[in-house]
Amino acid sequence: MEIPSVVIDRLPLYARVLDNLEQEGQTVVSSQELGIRLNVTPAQIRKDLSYFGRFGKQGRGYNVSRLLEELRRILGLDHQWRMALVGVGRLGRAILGYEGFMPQGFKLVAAFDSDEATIGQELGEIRIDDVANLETVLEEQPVDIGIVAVTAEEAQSVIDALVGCGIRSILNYAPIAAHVPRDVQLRRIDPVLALQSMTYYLKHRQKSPSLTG
Amino acid sequence: MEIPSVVIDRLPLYARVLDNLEQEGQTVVSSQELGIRLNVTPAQIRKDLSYFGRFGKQGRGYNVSRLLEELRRILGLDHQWRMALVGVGRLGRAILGYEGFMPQGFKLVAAFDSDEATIGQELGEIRIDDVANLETVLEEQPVDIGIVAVTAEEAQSVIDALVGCGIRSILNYAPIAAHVPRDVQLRRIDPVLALQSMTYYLKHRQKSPSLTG
DNA sequence: ATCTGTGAAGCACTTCACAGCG
DNA sequence: CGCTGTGAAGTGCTTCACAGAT
Repeated sequence: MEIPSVVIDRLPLYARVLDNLEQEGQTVVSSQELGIRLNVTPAQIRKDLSYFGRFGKQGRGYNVSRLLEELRRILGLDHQWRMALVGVGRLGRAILGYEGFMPQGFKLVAAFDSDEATIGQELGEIRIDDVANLETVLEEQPVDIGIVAVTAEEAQSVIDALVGCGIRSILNYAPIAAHVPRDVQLRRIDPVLALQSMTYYLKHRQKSPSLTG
Repeated sequence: MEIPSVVIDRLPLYARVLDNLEQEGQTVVSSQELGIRLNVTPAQIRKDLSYFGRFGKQGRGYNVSRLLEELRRILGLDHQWRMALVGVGRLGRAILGYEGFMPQGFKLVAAFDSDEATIGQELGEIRIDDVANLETVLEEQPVDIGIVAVTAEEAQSVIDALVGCGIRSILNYAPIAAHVPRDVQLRRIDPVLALQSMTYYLKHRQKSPSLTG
């Protein structure tokens, strides 16, 4: 069965709240309570989870630790994933520097830049390589996920290079609509688009769609 | 007529490509060509634009400058919008430091932090205020948009304070599902969720299983 | 000949509502 | 009872397909 991608996108959200609940010492939770915490309807949570199995107990709810573990397994968060950063300028350093960014299970194993002065610098335990050597370096040291933090102009060719290396998941911070093959996951982080669509509602005073932040 | 929020979300994307086209000197564009550049179907582009008027010429396409101007007007990008940043730690500085972030028409006019050492520092032409004074400062100097770059723990109370000041658009970088009234726009920038959902596809569509973990 | 604008059809996601179990 | 799991109904977005304009 093909699971809707919107469902997959919500699973990390559920996992995060379950993590919070576990740390608060709560052992059982209902879809209603999860829904309140996440601004999601209880029916949607139950439906989403039902794609993967029957994790709840009727009359009681879900065991927090059990459900969290299941979600981590489903999402592959019980693996270690290797990432490469391309573009170690201001933006790239900011992404890494923000300590909350690198979650459990994700590890940076390579970094690339095109700037002479940047190449050769150390980034934690990693040496910054010339982006021209991207293919050869990633052949030796394969990665699962590429993070693109170069300029809009360079982004598409960097993404092409990553795809050429067999990478099938890319997180793109460059403000372009990049092209990738169907089997490659591409997510865009683009705060400017968010700002520019919010102004519509500021101008038009329209009722907002129900959103969760 | 109530315009679907997914449509509003795509308009800045269209505007960006039209901006590129204008700079390339192209004067006319078809929905087909826009669609190719954006990975969107031509029908969707035409449908989206039809919510707002009839901007094209049959047999020719759209005038690039004209359509760009219309979209800017619709989105309110012909206004000047004032923003406040709450949280001037690593993340907050990174957001501002990345020069591509602050687009035309958006201006930072206030910044807040809770850290003694940070309060009083200059940020461009702005003095960083104590977040405890948020209400009073924003009463004197009202803003349209709030940018939240504080920790997960502080985020909800900061968002409540912003909402209390009458702010109706918030860009939230903290990894929480915040609660706001229906008439407040809240957008979340959460790269970790993006990473954690991509791993699902890595795990489930991978040809050879990952050896790590 | 080409490309827009748009009702209608199609598709996908969400919500309902209730059987069933603890 | 309370709460899950789930077919069915409902809703909303996307795509089709073609009349109409240049």
